[in-house]
Amino acid sequence: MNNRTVNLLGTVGLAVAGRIEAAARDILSHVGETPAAVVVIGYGLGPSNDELRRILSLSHPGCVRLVDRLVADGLVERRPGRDRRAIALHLTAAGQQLRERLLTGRLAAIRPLLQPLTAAEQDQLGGLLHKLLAALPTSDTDRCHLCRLCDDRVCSNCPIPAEFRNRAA
Amino acid sequence: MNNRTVNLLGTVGLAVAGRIEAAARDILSHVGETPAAVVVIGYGLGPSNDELRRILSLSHPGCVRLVDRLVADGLVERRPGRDRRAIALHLTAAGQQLRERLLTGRLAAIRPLLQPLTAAEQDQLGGLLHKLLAALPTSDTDRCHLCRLCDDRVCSNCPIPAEFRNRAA
DNA sequence: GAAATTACGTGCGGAGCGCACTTAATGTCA
DNA sequence: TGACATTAAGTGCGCTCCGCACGTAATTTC
Repeated sequence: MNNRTVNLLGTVGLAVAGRIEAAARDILSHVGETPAAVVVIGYGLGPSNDELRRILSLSHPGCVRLVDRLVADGLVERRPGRDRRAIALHLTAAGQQLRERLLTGRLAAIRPLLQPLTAAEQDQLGGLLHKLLAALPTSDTDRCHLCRLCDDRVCSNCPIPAEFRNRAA
Repeated sequence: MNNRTVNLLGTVGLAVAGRIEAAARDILSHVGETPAAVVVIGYGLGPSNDELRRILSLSHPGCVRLVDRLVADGLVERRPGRDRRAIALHLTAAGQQLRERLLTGRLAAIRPLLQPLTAAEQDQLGGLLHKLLAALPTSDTDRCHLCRLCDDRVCSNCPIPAEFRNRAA
């Protein structure tokens, strides 16, 4: 394997992640897994705290505090869950609006990176990335983790079919 | 532009950055810009605190504390700089060993992602990433920031020629 | 019906970082 | 030459995000 290609992928990955984080900070003024939580809760399946923390790969207390912040911001509400222990997390109207802005902001932050490529090259890159991703995760939770910031509406033929999100359809 | 490709790039970027961070955490038990600081200082040019903070895109106090941590760990030493205000940062022997492990660990963390692609496809991807990166940053500091974790020994024909690192040669 | 499990939440502390500020050295200019 | 601005390092303080240890309530198991 060519280490140079490995290194280039690392550099691009760092650039992409940096732009995603900067975009989220501008919109939400929270970082870490907070924007991902908004996106995941926004699928509308009413995840419990525990389901959410597994997708975000956080500790349980960390996830509770994250939800506390979102509730304090008026973006999320805790509703009764499937039994009297569990809760069901749902976005408020403000949360759904913010989710829209997060998703479009993320795409807008990444898009300029592709600008130097021709349309054909972009398609080529898309094909390679698709193949790369399709071979990746194993469990449903892993897949959800990987796609925790994805805009699934623009991702036709998603290489990472996740049951959690499929249930939303 | 195809939003699907944009989204795929975002997903891969997140996966790559996550693996890089996990690898650094395993090796250094520090996160944030700390591993990048080790790599940058390791070019051996004796950067000042201020030069380092610009490359890492940190506040000045944040950078001072970061260096404090590295000094406390015995990885970095503060030497007299170009005048009696400035300092010159250098790695200790332990710091250089750790830098080696960081660089190889980063490549090892990213490499498996390319495994599903054939050799030809990997070359193709490398070419596209090269073109993408070549069009990117403007200032020398921006370039250094982008390449702050790069292993420049494996990056022949680097698309981001940075004066700072070139001075090391 | 007692014990294990599941699920949410809290007390506490640590890592990493920024803002406002201080101190020391150097440059600038009347 | 001397006053003032600039550059550079460091400190006090507080913030955000997160994990560990723990407590509590509901549910399952046997």
